[in-house]
Amino acid sequence: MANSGRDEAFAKVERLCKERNLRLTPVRKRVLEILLEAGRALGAYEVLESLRKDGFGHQPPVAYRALEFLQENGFVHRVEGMKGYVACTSPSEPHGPVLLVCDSCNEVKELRTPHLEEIAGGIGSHCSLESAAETGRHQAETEEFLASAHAIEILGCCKQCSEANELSSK
Amino acid sequence: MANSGRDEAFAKVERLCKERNLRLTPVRKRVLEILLEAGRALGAYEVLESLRKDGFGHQPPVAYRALEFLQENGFVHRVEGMKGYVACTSPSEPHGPVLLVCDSCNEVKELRTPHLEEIAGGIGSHCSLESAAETGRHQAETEEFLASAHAIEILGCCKQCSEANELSSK
DNA sequence: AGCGTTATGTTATCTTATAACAAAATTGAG
DNA sequence: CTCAATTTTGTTATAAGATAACATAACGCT
Repeated sequence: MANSGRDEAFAKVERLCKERNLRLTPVRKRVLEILLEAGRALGAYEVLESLRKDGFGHQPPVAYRALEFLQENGFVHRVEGMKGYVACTSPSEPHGPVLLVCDSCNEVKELRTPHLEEIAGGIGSHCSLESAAETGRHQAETEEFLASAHAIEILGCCKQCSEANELSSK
Repeated sequence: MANSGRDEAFAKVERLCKERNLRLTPVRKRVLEILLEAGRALGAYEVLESLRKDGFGHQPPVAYRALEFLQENGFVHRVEGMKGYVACTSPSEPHGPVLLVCDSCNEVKELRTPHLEEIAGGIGSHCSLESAAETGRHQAETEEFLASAHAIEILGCCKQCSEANELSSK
């Protein structure tokens, strides 16, 4: 397939917006397209620059507002470590992402729920953490924390870059 | 205890620096103290303001450089979601943190390794992820990613705030 | 058609972070 | 100890990211 699921993701967002009575306006739609087309994390000002070329407003709030809408609804994730924004590859419910960020090529890959559970165990939407007794002086206490969201970013090296590095250092 | 382990954490950092031949210079030392005293995440410019009062340079790079040093060595963590910096409560090796960030009082609590493993399963310093076969169209692929660091932030509500909210809404 | 609400456009400003270079302090070799 | 190399600090200037506030336009309902 030529576009790695872009069209599917886009169509799904359109469908979800209809279902939920969310207004996927032209700017919002275009911002999502821009991120899906890029296939990587973009800065807000990069998005803005594309918007400008398409004849939309070219002031920061235009981009930030659309990004905020898309984020709130789980269609886009913020990549904190890159100060960027990336389209969600499997939009459904609003959700905290688990992102694999490649140091070397900057590609961002989102892990989906099945992965999440496999890797992160109980970090779900709603976890109440209780620590086992610990040995340290100040550690014998119980953490109780009602989680509502999360941002998990794992930095490292993607397969392609690992292979490229092996070749070049051989 | 009056200071929640501040002094211990500070002493430990001093010891670790000696062991590793790291130069814990006056600015760096003071920045660590400032964060330990605050007991919460501070912005770089808040740190800078404190430095200024202590007679250190009052230009952003002074704070940013000290923070960078402390971060690189695992003594301070960045809280992405708050654009802030928090002292590590159990400094040892450089490590990616697992932070519980309270929406309501902004307190940040760091989970330590035993917790981490309990909660996050295999998210360690070096994990090679292999996905089980998945059902979705584009999912039947193997993720291979050599992780070198991570940033995990869990947003929610801490025990104190939960209790306070219950009381006030009763 | 008209009213209330939601979204967009625009100006201005704020906050966060870094580049670049000079001066001072520290380290290690001789 | 002294000097050169390195590292750290101080400073100026500016880049990059984000938001407040308000006017205008579009939408969606009755």
